[in-house]
Amino acid sequence: MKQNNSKQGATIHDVAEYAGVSAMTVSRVVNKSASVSEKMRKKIENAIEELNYVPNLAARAARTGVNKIGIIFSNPKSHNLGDFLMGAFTAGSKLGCELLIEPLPAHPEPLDALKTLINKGVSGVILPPPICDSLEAHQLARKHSVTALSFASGNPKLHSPAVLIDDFSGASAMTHYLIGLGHKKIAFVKGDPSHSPAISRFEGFMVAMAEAGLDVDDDCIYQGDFTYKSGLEVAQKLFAKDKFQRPTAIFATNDEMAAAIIAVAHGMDVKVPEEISVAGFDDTAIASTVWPQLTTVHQPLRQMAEKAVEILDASLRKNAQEQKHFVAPFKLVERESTGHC
Amino acid sequence: MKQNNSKQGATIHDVAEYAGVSAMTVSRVVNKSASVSEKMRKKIENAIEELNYVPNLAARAARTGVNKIGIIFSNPKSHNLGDFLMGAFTAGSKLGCELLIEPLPAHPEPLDALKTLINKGVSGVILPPPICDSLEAHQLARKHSVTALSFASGNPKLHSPAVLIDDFSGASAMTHYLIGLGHKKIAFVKGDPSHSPAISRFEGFMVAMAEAGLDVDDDCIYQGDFTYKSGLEVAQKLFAKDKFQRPTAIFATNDEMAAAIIAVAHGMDVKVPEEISVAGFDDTAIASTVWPQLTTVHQPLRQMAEKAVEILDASLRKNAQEQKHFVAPFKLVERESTGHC
DNA sequence: AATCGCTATGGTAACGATATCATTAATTCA
DNA sequence: TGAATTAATGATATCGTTACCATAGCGATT
Repeated sequence: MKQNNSKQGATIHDVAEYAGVSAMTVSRVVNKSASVSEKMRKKIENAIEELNYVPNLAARAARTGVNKIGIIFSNPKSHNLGDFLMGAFTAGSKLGCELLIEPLPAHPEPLDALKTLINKGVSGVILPPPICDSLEAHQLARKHSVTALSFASGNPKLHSPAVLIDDFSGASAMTHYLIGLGHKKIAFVKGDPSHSPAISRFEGFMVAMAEAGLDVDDDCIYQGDFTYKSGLEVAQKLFAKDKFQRPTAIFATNDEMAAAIIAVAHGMDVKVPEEISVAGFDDTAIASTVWPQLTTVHQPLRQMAEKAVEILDASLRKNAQEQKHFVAPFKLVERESTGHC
Repeated sequence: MKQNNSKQGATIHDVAEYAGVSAMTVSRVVNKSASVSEKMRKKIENAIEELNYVPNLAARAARTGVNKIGIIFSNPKSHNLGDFLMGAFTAGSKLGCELLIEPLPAHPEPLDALKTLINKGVSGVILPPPICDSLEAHQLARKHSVTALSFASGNPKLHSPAVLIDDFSGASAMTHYLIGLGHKKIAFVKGDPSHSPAISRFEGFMVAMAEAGLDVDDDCIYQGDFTYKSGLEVAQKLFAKDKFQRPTAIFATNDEMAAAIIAVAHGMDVKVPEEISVAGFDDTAIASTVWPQLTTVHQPLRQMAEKAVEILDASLRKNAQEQKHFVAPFKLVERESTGHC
């Protein structure tokens, strides 16, 4: 089977000829844009298959114009930006839409990033936390007829599209996993309270503990803010405690804080996971960088970004019947930072 | 000044009319593709400016076909993939070329990644270390008339395009910086010897030390392999030494190893930077994640990736006179992990 | 039976750019 | 001087799609 080289393969006309119809009808089948009889559709779909036809996106774009989709991202130094961009651009080039990227920190006001994108003429935007939870952002978008998609929000708006994981269940699964390893006294490091997923993750933890009939002491709940440094501070407090009073496991709301905890443990000669198990959340690059590598909840950022672009593109082409909410499956990734009690 | 909305702004015909010439002449000016008189050129450039004309890439692509550029990247978990992709895609969408990404680890044989890309019909590829130093890779590319660009290689081929920083000078600058802080006994952590930049960085260090008339003890040179874990092992050996025998600064060939050293120091209650200064190289996300944040040599990955795509695109459009080697400026970034002796 | 309103299809033009060939003017060569 | 070459420009066709309008067929309504 030959790959399609830079030389274009079959065109819509080839398909039309092969199926004995006009190019327009093929176009209608490809774009599901108008009524085509069942018989024709089958014949054409067969021809497409047979000739291995792939629409030429450049030509389509020349005729219909390109969908511009804006992406706001909060942290250019983020450890998972790579994954996210891979997904977004994969979908973008598959669908032939233009992606505009706007870093949040480049703007004095968070909403300015959105305004910039709107001025550049986007017809859809992807909003990550925390801006995805801002009512003003959604209002602003709507005012300019820009479709806003909440990405990885903890409480997505029902009326607008969203791509996310079930943070609650992810945290709950991790908690049950730790309990399954025999841990009873489990500490939790909360994340930045302005990030909605942080809240859901905390709730997942609390509910899972309750389900298992385990108490959660107040002094086992630490407040972090998602940064490595805050993880460092939590760890120092934690390990200052007497060895026998310490929790045997700690679950942090993200990987950076978990990594910091491991770093401190390492230095204080507290063995991970022998003396304390450490779990994170997100499965960013740092989770497999540190040693021992982090047990964490994998968020399939690549697929999520792909899906987000697909949903926006579809809704902009007003195949409006498309599913608007997509909940990606999380996955518990067991590495070396957790073990039996 | 109105931004160009999704509605296309001026077209080549508008420019032509405004300048009183034919569209073809405008096209020639835009593409520098054939001789145009100086007078015309000025008039047209003025019109372009005036009407704020931007070529419609989709339309161009429809006529001329798209340049496919392949990107091989070695580590999908890399902390700087995000920056790299941002740059590559920025340039890609500016120039209207299609980017195909191929992760190296997905293939049993390193060359398979290249073969896959060639089969997909790319006309240019970006090769990072270590594959950029493989003669076979370059031969394979050439055999299929694919232009191969060495990205961030330590010793780029003269006859083929390359984008890189001056690793030698970067390491040398950092070494001088440490010396300037009063350090005399400086340790060095080498990187994976199969990565050519690692070699250049080591040489930069050695030469700078020699220039300053400082000795480098054999036991101050450690062998790492770019991983966090190898940094951990080096640090353990290092800090096992008596406090007064220890070096007062350590310079690691990349940020991950430097971050590991800080982590160990933190745990062993060795204050960074008071008792030991730690420096890294690359300025990846991890450098500003850890605490104290790493002093490091910034490699402008985003611009480098942009430039790489631009060079390939230009050479594929056979404006072959273009500059083929681009040495990006590094920058010494002073953060909190280094201080006076 | 004439009219209407669908559905299913095709014909044609156009999207905005460039390849190619044709044309004119300017220059060089024998 | 006349022919040949080169440089500068324009006219036209075309890339692969889709928008738009036209048309044919057919059942339902009056």
